[in-house]
Parts: sequence; C-alpha cells; structure tokens
Amino acid sequence: MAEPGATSSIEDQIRLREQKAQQLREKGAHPYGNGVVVPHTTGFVRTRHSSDDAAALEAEHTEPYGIAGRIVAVRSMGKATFLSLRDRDGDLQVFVKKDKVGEQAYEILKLADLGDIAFARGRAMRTRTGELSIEATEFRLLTKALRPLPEKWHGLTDHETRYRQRYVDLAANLEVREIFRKRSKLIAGIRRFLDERDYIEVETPVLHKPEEAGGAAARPFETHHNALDLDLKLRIALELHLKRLIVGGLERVYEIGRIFRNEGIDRRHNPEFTMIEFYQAYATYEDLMALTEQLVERLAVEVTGANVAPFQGVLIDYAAPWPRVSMVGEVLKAYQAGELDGLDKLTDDQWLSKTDDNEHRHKFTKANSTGDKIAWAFEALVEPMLPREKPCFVVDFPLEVSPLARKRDKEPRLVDRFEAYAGGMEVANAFSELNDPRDQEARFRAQVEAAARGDQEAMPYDRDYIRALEHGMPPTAGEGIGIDRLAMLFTDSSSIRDVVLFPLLKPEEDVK
RNA sequence: GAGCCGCUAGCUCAGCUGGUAGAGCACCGGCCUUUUAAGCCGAGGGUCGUGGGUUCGAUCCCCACGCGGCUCACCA
Repeated sequence: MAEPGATSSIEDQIRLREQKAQQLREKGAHPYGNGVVVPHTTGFVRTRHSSDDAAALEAEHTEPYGIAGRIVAVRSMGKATFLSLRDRDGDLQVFVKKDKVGEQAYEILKLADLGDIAFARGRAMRTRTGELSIEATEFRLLTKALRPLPEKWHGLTDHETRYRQRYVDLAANLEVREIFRKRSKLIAGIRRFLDERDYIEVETPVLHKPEEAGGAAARPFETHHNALDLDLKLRIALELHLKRLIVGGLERVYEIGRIFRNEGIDRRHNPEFTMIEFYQAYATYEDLMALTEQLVERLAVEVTGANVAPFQGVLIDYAAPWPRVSMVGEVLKAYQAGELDGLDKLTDDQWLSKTDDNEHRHKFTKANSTGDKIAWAFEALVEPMLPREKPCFVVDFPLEVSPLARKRDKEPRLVDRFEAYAGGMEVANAFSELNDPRDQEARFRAQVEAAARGDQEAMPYDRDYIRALEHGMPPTAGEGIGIDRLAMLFTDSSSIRDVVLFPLLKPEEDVK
C-alpha cells in the first residue's frame, strides 16, 4: 500500500483505508466483524479507579477490563502506542505495548486509523503522568472507518456540516452528546412527573383529515393516502384528539408527540417539533399554573442540577412562584383606559399612537377585533418588557385569540388562559377548556369566517369534535409545552437546531 | 419572504493595491516501549461554492445563482 506519490485527497484517503480493510481481512481480522462482547464502559473503569494511584493499581493488579469505542487519538512511539477510545461514557486511554499484546495484534494496530472502532482488554494502570489507562493484553479492530475524523483540536465547527452530518458532530464533539442526554432526561422527567399524578400516556393520529387539522393557528403540511385516495394533513397540534379522550373518561391524558407546521425556519422554529400536551378533568387553568411551576422547577433541577440556570447570558431562576402579567391589564395601563369598554372605543390611530415600529404598525392591519388589537398591543408594547431573570405567566387573554378556551364567567370577553414565557420565548400555553358545544360551534364558525377573509392559519370546523362535546366533556384544563424550547433553556442553546438531532435543511447539491 | 455576513486541502483557518495558493492537524514514507494538541526528518494532497462578466491575467473586482449563519417577519 501507500506507494510513494500517493495523494491525500479525500478520495485517496478513502481508497487507502479500503486497502487497509483488505489487509485486515488477509490477516484474519474482519474489518466489519460482529459479536464482540464488551463487558465494561470507560465510565465504569474511570469511576472504579478514580482515587487509585499508580502504586495502588500496580499492587492490586486489577481484573482485565474490556472496553470498545471509537479511536479518537493515537500517539505511537514505535513499539508502544497510546490511543484514546471513546464510548458512550467518554474517553479512556489504552496503552498498547508490542510485547504485551503480541506481534499479530500490534500489526493490526498499525492498520488502525483515527475514527476506527476498536476493542481493548487489559488491567487498569496509571502512566507516568498519572493518566488512568488500560494496559492492553488484547487489541482488536472492530470496524474500519473509511473517512477521516475532523481535526482533533477544533473539532467540527461548521454549522452546516454539524447539522447535516450529525453523526460526525456527535462523534467529534463530546458536548453535543450532553445536550441530547439532557433532552432525554427532560422528556423522561416529564413522563415521571405526570405518571406520578395518575396521567396516562396516549398516542393519537399524526395523519389528520382536513377537518381535524386544528388545535392551533398554523398552516399544515399536506399529504395523501393512496389506497383511500384521501387528502390528509400532518397534525399541527395534539389538542382536539386528546380532549376527545377526556370525553371518553380517561380524565388525565398526555401525549408527547411530533407536530408539523408549514411555516418559516429560524432560531426558534423547526418545521417538525415536539410538544407535550396534557389534559386534566376537573382542573382549572389556575391548577395548571401551579402544576407548571412545579414541573418546570423540578425539570430544571433534574436536567441542569439546579433551579437556577444560565440562558444566553441571563441567570433564570425557575423557583416557584412565577410572576404574573395581565395581558389586558398591561394594555389598559398603556392606553390609560379604565376598563375593556375603553379599549373598544379606541380608534385605530389611537391604538397605533404608542409605537413607531413599522413592522408592528403593519401587523396591526391584520387585527380585526378588539381582542386581536389587545393581543397586538401586548406583543408590541409589553412582551419586550417581560421579566428576564424569571419565567412568568401571561394571563387575561381576549376571547378572539383563544378559540378553544372557556369564557370567563365574570367577563365573557376574556378567557381563563395563560402562556408561560422564559428566556424571551413562549414555552407553554394552557387554558380552562371550552366544553360548551354550542359555544364551540360559534367559535369554529368565527374561524371559518376568518379563513374566508384569507386567514391561512384559521382552524377548520371539526364536526366530530362538536359531536364529542355534545356527549359531555367534564370541566377540564389543558396545556401544551414546547419540548424543544425547554431543551434550549436547559442546555443554554441559542438555536432550536442545536437541540434537534436532524434539523430540516435544504438538500445538499452533491453528497461527497 | 427581506437585509447583512460567510463559502479556500478531509478538518480549523491565513491569503496584501488583481500576478493562477499557504499553515496547523489529518493522510503517506522513515525513526521512536509512559505519550497526551507526543516528538523529529521527509513527501504528497486544491476544479479557491457554481456560472457568467471585466481584465493581458481573477481566490481577490462586478453580476446572477446555490448552500449556510445572524437579524427581522410568521409562529410554539
């Protein structure tokens, strides 16, 4: 191999590694073997011997440990070689001496490259510099990698490559694994929390018939079922099916599920993302505020280790209770109106008088009701002022922007709803559910009218959902929490792409 | 969808007022039995994102396109 004049373009490097794989075969070492038994992890060895010094390990002459992983560093001194093996727990150094592993194994080691998967067995020892290592009596190459690993010092930093080739990102950058381990803990923590409270986890359809694709203000993805010749949409929310289950008497249900919204992509938005929605019969939105505070504070502790965690330069204190901000109240204050009637009387010029921002002023044209205008004013004037160092609840939402929420008895222009904000993002949305079928019909009709006016995010009229409500849904409160957003908060990630393993990107021109 | 920025070796990056490209790591050959960004010696490796234009000459200037990042808009 390696005839003089060999080049090292990527094609040449791959060819060379293929040749090495062939040489391994000739030496009886299958470059893609199978069935190896790996009794230990690097973490196991590290934990067990973290406090043993060189002399202690020498005296103990530990049992032989067998570990496997990717070769992420090689330092060869001729007849002895140090390598670092990386498994799911981290890295551990292996010290391979020719006279300890034997001629044959050492020949195989010489055919190993950075990136290959290898197995080593041997006792634990410490080197002269004190690094815990496996002194190999056995070395096997398990999988030949044909492509080189990124550079060891800087790792892989190019965002595009990191997202497109997440396998390389994960293999090269240890901190990336930590993010996804935290995400996993987060989801497990939510399950545990709700399971403790007698909820059951359910799964509802992802493929929605056109009239079912509601539950949120968003444009859906469209698809088609061939055998039924049926147009379908991917769900934009879990809400309406979960509430059907409340009608059926399950009383406490949740679903952690992927939902799809056919909208723009940016730091906070991926077209597919994960929400948890949960619904609890005989609860109110007040109950859910208390539940949310408890849940999120506990998750912060479980995932980050404390109920105070940094996010983008701000320390966020998740400890309950969280401050509450009244949407209507803040807007009343901003316009010095004493009560809702005062806002009804405002002219468009008066509404617009508080902001010079052209974007916000433009958005105002889409507001068709006082409720829309209140939500608009809140977003324009109050949202930027929400507390940064604590999550908060926004309460007192107008009816018009809440088509599935129950009217407030004392003020039917408002609904019993809250949104939780943290780190400048909306992370939860919850309300006491509308269970009056006739009121829900009227709300759906308003949505259909909005759609007729050109609102592409309006919900369809879901007749079966009305039929379900006609059977009687107990008084219920429900909530949705964006898992990706929580994952961003708890991993201090500025982009949703950093907490989604395979974020959607435009296709590559050529895969090379 | 808009604005700004980026795209040079497998990776991380240099590249001057325009003169056809460099480093470190990786790779290849040689030496090396306690290294750890191992070391020492030597050798290769590039359609400079793509396509046009200007120019005697373009990685560099201009235009278009592609992909990505950031900001904004829509939203969770």
